[in-house]
Amino acid sequence: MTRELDKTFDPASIEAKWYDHWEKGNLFRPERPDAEPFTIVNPPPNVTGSLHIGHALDNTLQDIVIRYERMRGKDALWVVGTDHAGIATQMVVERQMEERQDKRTNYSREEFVDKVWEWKEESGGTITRQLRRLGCSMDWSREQFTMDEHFTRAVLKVFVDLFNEGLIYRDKRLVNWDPKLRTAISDLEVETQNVAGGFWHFKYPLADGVKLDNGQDYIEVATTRPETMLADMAVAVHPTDDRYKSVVGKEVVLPITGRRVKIVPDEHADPELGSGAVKITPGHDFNDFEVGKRAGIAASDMLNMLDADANVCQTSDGLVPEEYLGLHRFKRDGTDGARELVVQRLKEQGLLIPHIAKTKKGEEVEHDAEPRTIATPFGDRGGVVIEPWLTDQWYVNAEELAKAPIEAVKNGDIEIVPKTWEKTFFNWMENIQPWCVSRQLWWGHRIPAWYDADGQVFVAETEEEAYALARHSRAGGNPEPQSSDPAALDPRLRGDDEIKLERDPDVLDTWFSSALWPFATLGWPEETELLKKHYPNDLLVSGFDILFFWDARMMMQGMKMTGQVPWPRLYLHGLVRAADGSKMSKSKGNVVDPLILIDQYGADALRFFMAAMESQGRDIKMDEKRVEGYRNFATKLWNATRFCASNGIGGSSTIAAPAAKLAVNQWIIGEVQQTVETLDKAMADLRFDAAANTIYHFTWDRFCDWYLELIKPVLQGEEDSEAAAETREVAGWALDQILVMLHPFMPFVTEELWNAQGERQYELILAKWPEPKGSVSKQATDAIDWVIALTTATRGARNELGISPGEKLPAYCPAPSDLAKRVVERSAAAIERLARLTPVEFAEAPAGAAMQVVAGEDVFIIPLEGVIDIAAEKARLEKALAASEKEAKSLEGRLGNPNFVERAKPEAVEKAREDHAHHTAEIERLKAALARLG
RNA sequence: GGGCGCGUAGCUCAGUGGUAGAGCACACCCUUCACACGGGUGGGGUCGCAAGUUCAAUCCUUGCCGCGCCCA
Repeated sequence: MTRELDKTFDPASIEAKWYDHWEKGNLFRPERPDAEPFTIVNPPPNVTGSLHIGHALDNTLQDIVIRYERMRGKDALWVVGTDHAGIATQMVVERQMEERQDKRTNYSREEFVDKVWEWKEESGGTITRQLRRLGCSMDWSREQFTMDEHFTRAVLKVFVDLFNEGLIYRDKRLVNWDPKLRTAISDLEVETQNVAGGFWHFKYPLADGVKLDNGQDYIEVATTRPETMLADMAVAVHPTDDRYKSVVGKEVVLPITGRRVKIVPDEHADPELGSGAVKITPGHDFNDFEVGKRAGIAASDMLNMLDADANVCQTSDGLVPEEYLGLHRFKRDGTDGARELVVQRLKEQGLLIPHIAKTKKGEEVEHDAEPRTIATPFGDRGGVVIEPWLTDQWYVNAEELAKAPIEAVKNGDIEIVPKTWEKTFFNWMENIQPWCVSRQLWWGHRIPAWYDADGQVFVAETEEEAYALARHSRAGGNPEPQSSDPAALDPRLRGDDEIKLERDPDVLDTWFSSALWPFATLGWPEETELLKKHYPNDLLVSGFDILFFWDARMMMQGMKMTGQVPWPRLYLHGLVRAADGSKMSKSKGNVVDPLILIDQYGADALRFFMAAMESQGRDIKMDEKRVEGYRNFATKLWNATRFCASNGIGGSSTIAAPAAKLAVNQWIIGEVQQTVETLDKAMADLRFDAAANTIYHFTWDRFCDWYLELIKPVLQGEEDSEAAAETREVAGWALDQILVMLHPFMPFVTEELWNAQGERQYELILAKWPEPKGSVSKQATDAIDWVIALTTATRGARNELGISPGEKLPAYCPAPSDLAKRVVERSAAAIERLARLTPVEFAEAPAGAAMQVVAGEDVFIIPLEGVIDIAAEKARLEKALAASEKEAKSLEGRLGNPNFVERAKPEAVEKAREDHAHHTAEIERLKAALARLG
């Protein structure tokens, strides 16, 4: 039986109820062992995080797809879980400690990690609870965490395997060092920002009395980072630069340190820039590192003048004066650093070349530095300037791993939607740099590498295996023992001895582990049934901002470890922006909280907004009015259902359309068919906006505005009539189709209404996707289209003439078409109710003032003697006449152009002819109406 | 500097080689027995600018202007 519904839909009162019901009933992943699998893995949010508007978009889109596929009968699996988010989580916990005047280093590593786990257990569920409020139908029974035991095992295996293949290696080179977080980060985690800075010009005295050709006894160099001169190891000039040719190979004596360094030729020096000579600090600049290597300086010999906090430390040659030691690299918190002291000392020694600027008045003013905008690297987490720093780190040979994904995208094994991103993808993948994967953190997957006293490294999944490798190495003298399988090692070499191994203290980049998400969550490296069935996944949905961080790395790791693409399709969506188009950020205070929107408008409305706004390749601007509009839409549907319920229209019992004789019922069946078709097409193309708009317009404009109005006379006629019974059945079925088609977008309200409409065999979440197979005659659809045309025309005419919309008027149709005759005979009640015309006579109208409306080719005269404003009706007809004449003339012009008739597509010509005929007839009708008015 | 995208009604956005649509906003009418979070009707756009291709361009090509993002 149907259930009584309130007049206004209150989302809050039903959302929690249905979510619980679905989850407890295991309806997110019903047993469907024989069904075709469909799999999506959710981008694992940070375990520390809370739901923001971007998550709302990303997860809404995935939920729409997964609910759609589930309703289409597939074994739909949506993998969910959270990411340990190394840096972010450690930062959160450390910040909490700071608030209690505590710090990480007051604890042992184990103690600290335990505390992070405690915190994770305590508040790690925030975001997953919030995803439930959005209505996301993930498989919570298999919720994952990137530091789960089985996941960790997968991470270690990948590391060891890649190491054994030589695709992971340890190297001493410059890394992007975050001095605030005291860890290396990858190049992707560096954000370049333009910062106002300076360009200082120094004199570096030439050694041994050497002079330039112009007699100068110094070389001028310029720098944006004066402090690094404490670790300068060369001065470079362009090999073809005539000014310096004579001094190449000679030396300069560096001020302050007194270090003697060579003048080297290198194309890195740009003769056009400044003096053409550049100071070279290989230990603190990426370009200089390369110049240094070319000049024959080994990485191990490069001078380092900064510690992990970016404070000055003594260089290996011991030449940095005492007064610099311990200073920060530059001014911080109002305290001068090494940069300021270097400039001051050089100035005192007359070695600073001042910058001369002119004021507006033309006066010359001296400055220490030339003002400049400098592209400066910042750490995306810590927010401080990144220091290129020389350390030993672990690297992944990304270039090698990128090959297969590049090929996969090129040959179509992976489709990127929208396609425009492919170019960006290739550009990055084809220029990919070694990926630094070690992080100097405590929270994360500890690198499975052990060192013996000599620093030799043994990489294995367990400490025991590492020891075995070490013993084998010692016994066999094999310099690369780790390339052999530990299990195959000589068992005699196992056992106690004097080897002592130390494990690498570092952890892996979080993205290294999340790259395994599509398969490690399914049990890999075990050959589980789940893995066999659900890998490769079917689709990945992510924001374009993590295309490189995550998506590309899933491709690399997935293809390397499993030999298969992780998914054949990658859908990239944009950002959700603030209403003014700016990026949402906490610091700007323009963040919109999705949970507040859900409180205000309901999760269904927010979800529908996300879908309707998601056109490919564009960011979404927040528009709260629109969310409100979709809340109204939900209420509209609610009330339509209320109407149905109160008219004895309940849930349907068939997937196929019921048999229908009445034109209006056939018509709505036809409309459902078209809607399903359009919707399926949109979903296949991942056009979420088109899909949402299709179901929106069908529901509101077709079903509510026309169908329900058209059937009212039938329902209010004889209750037991065959026509009424058929109509109730078809209406119930059509409403069910709406609920099904809308469910992926608005799961809560549709589920509520589905159940309110009667006892059901299954919940809507598991309902079958529509497959209407009814037969619809053209006669029926023509008839309804004709009624709609007549109604619309009559309403418009009334409105313009100021005639009360409700007033019923008689109408005359002197020369009715067959269609008109049929419809007027059969649907007089509908015409009376909607067009408010009654009676309709097939006869000449009596003489006198009248208004004229047209439906199709049929002309209706509506006498209005005494009521009508003749001038107004004349004006209305004349306006229409002018419009038709203009159209007809333009079409005539086209049809009169032989080029058009001969060269245009035949359909276009035919269409033009039809339109022309239509307008010509319309002109005749309007002229006749005007004549009648006199 | 390289790459990508955007510029369509007041606002937010779809769209197509044949002469433009939605939601909101606006105006007018309607307290009609599902719904005022409603119903009806309507006004409003030289589709950034210029040239080209075409019988035909908002849609294709080129250039320019403006805005945004990514990379160096």
